[in-house]
Amino acid sequence: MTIEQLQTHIPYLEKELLQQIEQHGVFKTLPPQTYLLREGSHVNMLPLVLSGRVKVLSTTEERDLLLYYIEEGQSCIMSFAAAIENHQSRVEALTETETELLLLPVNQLQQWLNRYPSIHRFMYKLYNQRYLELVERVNHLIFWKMEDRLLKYLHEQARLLQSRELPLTHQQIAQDLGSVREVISRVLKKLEAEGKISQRRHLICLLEEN
Amino acid sequence: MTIEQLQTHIPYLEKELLQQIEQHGVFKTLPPQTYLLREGSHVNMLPLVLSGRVKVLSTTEERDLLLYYIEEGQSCIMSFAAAIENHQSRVEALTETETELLLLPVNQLQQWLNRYPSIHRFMYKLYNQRYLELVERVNHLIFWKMEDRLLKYLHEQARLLQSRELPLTHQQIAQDLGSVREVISRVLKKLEAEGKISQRRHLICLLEEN
DNA sequence: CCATCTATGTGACCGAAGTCACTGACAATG
DNA sequence: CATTGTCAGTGACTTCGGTCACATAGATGG
Repeated sequence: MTIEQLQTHIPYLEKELLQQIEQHGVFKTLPPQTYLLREGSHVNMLPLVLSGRVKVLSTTEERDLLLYYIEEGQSCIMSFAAAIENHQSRVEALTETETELLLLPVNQLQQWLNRYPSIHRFMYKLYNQRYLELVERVNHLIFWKMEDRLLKYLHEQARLLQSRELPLTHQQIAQDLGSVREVISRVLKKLEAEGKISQRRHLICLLEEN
Repeated sequence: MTIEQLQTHIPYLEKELLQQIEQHGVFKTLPPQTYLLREGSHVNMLPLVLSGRVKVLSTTEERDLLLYYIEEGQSCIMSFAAAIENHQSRVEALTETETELLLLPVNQLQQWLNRYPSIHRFMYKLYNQRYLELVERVNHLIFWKMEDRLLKYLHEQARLLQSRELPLTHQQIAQDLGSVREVISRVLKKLEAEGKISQRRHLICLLEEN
């Protein structure tokens, strides 16, 4: 079950590595809103998401900051970095949906890194994706207005949820965008007036493509 | 000459790899303000900075965006990504000072990646550093005022230049921070009034530690 | 059904930063 | 030295987004 899922998402993993993973990996299913990593904790398992979604936040002095979502077939670069550089976690990670995970023991991982090049391919790809996502975000923070950032956010949520009906509160959105509730309410009203969304308590519906 | 410098900065590289690098790497010295990579160009050499400094920009629709400086003993993650994923460059890179470079042929690099684990250690470390830098930047964009972002920028420049005297124009600073000249002028005046800096044409002096 | 809690709506206000228009200072060059 | 171009200073204005205060609506649970 688990290994087949993995192979689908990351087809280039060596057969032997897959066996190793099957042998040493720990399969786990977590309910929504469960922390799998807290700030400051030691990382001894690298998570690999088989199904579901994990949200990763950076906890700064100011406020929490959304970093990325770990989707099916992905892992967590911040956990990986903490693992191989052997420092504590700078981030927290929690499930957003029920999530099936494969947890890879870090000491095993260290050995695999020397034997199976495909892991590097996997991690580089992921690092690069995450980096480019952040670059885009910086770009939008500098050049875009809240209305556009919000719209983009909603469409991204729609992609993640595979639905145009988004069960979000204004407060949550504000946190993810680094803004405040009143502003999000105001801008959502504007989008509603423009016919781009409709909303009711706990739910926002996207009315337009893209 | 070149290899000794390299060993100083990255002591954990395998002896054999160093020999390979010496054999296949191309040593090059570039004057300031020279492009070593343009957007859209194909990457067939991975640059390694031995001395000097290279500025890397993302060229978006809106405006250019400062990504990072490649310093002594560092390489370029965006070039690396383009090389191993075999796509064109999404960024441009140009020297800020006279710069000594070691250019590693990408086809050789591919082989080295399978033989010498130390390269991975090097690249992961760099990727992680760049990622954390961007996270910090997002944080500051969201939570900090221009005055504080500007001060931080000036101190970073002081570190890079090894001097409190920064030969910068307001226009350059504005570009790096994603703002406009007038705003930077205004805020610099304020900092000057507060006794934190002094300035004259083409030069800003930091008057305080940190 | 009433009390409470959470989510949302909204108006008034404020401050930060971007825009525009113009001025003046300085440097370089013929 | 006169012209030109770059750099910096500045006031007036606008806009966006954050803050505050308060209202209302819907859900929830005893």
